[in-house]
Amino acid sequence: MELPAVTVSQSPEAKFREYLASRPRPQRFTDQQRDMVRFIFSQHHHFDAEQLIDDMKRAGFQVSRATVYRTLNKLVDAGLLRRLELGPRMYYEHDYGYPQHEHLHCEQCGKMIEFQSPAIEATLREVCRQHQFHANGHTFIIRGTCAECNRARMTKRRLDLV
Amino acid sequence: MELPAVTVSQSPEAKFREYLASRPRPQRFTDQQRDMVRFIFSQHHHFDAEQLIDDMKRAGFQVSRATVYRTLNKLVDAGLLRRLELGPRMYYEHDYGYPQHEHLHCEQCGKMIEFQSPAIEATLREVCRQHQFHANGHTFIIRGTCAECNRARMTKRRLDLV
DNA sequence: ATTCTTGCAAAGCCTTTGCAACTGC
DNA sequence: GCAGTTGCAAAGGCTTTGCAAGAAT
Repeated sequence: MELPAVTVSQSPEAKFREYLASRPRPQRFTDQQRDMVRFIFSQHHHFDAEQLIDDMKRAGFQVSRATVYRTLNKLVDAGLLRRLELGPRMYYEHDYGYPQHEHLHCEQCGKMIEFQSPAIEATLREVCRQHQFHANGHTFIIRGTCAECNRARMTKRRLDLV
Repeated sequence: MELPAVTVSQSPEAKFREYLASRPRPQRFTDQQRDMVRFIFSQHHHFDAEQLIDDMKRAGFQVSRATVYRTLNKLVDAGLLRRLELGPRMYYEHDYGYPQHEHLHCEQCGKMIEFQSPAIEATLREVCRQHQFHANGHTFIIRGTCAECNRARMTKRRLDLV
């Protein structure tokens, strides 16, 4: 369930370097950080820290848990990744080069379905205006069961009756 | 920022007893649970487990952390409380006798502002229909700075310039 | 050279859980 | 009296952090 990408002028890598350079005290761009940025933006996934570590190790990169956590925080801060609070752990998704959207989250299979909604964005602006609230961001997650899992359940229920 | 309550026929306590009695194996209604239900529904707050423990102890009730966590889970299950994922911990709010609503969360002062939006509910239904998704619940939280904190910041900024 | 990053293991934080004593029904 | 609840402390799961060694500018 992937939305069309947004055209951006810089590569994620370049954007991250820019962010690092612009810090009060310039920060360094290391090989491991470069590998992470490239790996993360070479696919479009919702992932958590542990998955990323496993996937990168499987792909032959050497990464340490601590550095992954530290770099993920920087990537969020740099505006490359967006954080999703989902149950006990954090999930991450592309922010840079990807449109604003909301989520349907299937509690059976874990699938994330993305959707865009001008109506929600309009409501958001209106509510903020009414309350003189300055929004930094928002989360809209609908929890439930996706079409596939629903079908599976139906089938199972039918079988149970036999 | 409190919305008008919804009229309900049972007290939260009665509703909880009913839930406990209707379990596959009936569960018991203890003094500590009764104190918790009464305490929680005697005020309208967004609270977390730790706050509840502190507040109840201060009010002279004897409660243990483990039991509070266990009872909060039951109350959510019973439909009395709704859970809000906000950063690293869980927050709770009234569900029973309280209308469906969304939240503005001030990151400066922690205040929760509640609002209702028919537009959002309509969008939710429409999106679910399109994706044949069966919704169990949703979370819509707008993060940012509330009017008060905004004013405070403005003032501070003005002072900084002097 | 200096300052930042890394990696390990340890600590932190919130929540759950094993178990023995206890209690509601 | 049986089955469920309590309370303690310990364990669990995820994330952060102190520190010494290493690397970037």
